[in-house]
Amino acid sequence: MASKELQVLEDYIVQNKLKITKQRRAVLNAFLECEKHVSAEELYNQVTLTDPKVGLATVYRTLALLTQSGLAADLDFGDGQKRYEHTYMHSHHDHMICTECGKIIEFNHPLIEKFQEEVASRNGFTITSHKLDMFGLCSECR
Amino acid sequence: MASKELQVLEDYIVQNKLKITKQRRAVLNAFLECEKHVSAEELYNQVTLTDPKVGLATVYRTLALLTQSGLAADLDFGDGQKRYEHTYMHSHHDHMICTECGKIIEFNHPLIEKFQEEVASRNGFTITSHKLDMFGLCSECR
DNA sequence: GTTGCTGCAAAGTGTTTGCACCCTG
DNA sequence: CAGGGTGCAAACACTTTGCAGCAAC
Repeated sequence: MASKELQVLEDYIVQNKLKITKQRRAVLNAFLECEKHVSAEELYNQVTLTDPKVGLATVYRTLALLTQSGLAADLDFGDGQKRYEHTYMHSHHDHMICTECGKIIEFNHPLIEKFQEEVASRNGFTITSHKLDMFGLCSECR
Repeated sequence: MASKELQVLEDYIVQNKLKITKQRRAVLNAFLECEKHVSAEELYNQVTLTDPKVGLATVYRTLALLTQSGLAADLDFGDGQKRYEHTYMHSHHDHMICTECGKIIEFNHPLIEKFQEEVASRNGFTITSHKLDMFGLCSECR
């Protein structure tokens, strides 16, 4: 089955005169199967389950491609490695990160967004992206 | 002159049976003179202007000390290196980061904080810290 | 067949650590 | 004078890059 995401990636690839390869498909598929916030290493482990010969460098290179084509976005929760999340057909959200168990709760609050815009325009600032991370303890770790 | 910050650092050092050294004083002083969001490297360059023999490792180690004693906090603007900001006698604030010129505007919006608390408690989440970074263009770069 | 892609290993980047010597308390 | 602190260099963790062969168009 050709997912919508594969379509997006191939469109991007064709438009930029790049090439569609099975490694790129494999990384994309693994990414789509992965849970929300994967690191490059985790994705690499996932990919090599089905395609053992794919290299870590290719995973990094393909993640860059996914980011450029709008399918993924990189996050930094301050643990020393970038994490990637799905962005295609996913609306913006922020994160609560449990510092005990690592659980991540996603949320979105329209009023927070609204006040962000307000404070930005008051400073003549044009927002292109933002991120709000709240660190603490989830209900189970409290 | 013995700044309040020096007092805080020395208190922390004494309480933890550590030792006050001229390197630690030098790093603290350089940190206090620095603008808001310094990287370890920048601070190292600053320190070595007056104390050429201080090593980069000592700067890192002292920054850890400053963080533990509550004088500094580390930030991550996603540029691949940690930055440190003053926290002593500074209230919490968030950041607008101009992706063009690197300018950082600090702000605080009580209502944003309030809604953060609200959304957290609704999820049974206890916030210990949070950060909100907005990326975009400042008034001069627009 | 041209040009981009891959895997590998090597190089980079920012940060941490091991160690012998030094200095504070 | 004991035990932590320092500078140096090596080690680290994660990511990027150079290159020769390979595959897509």
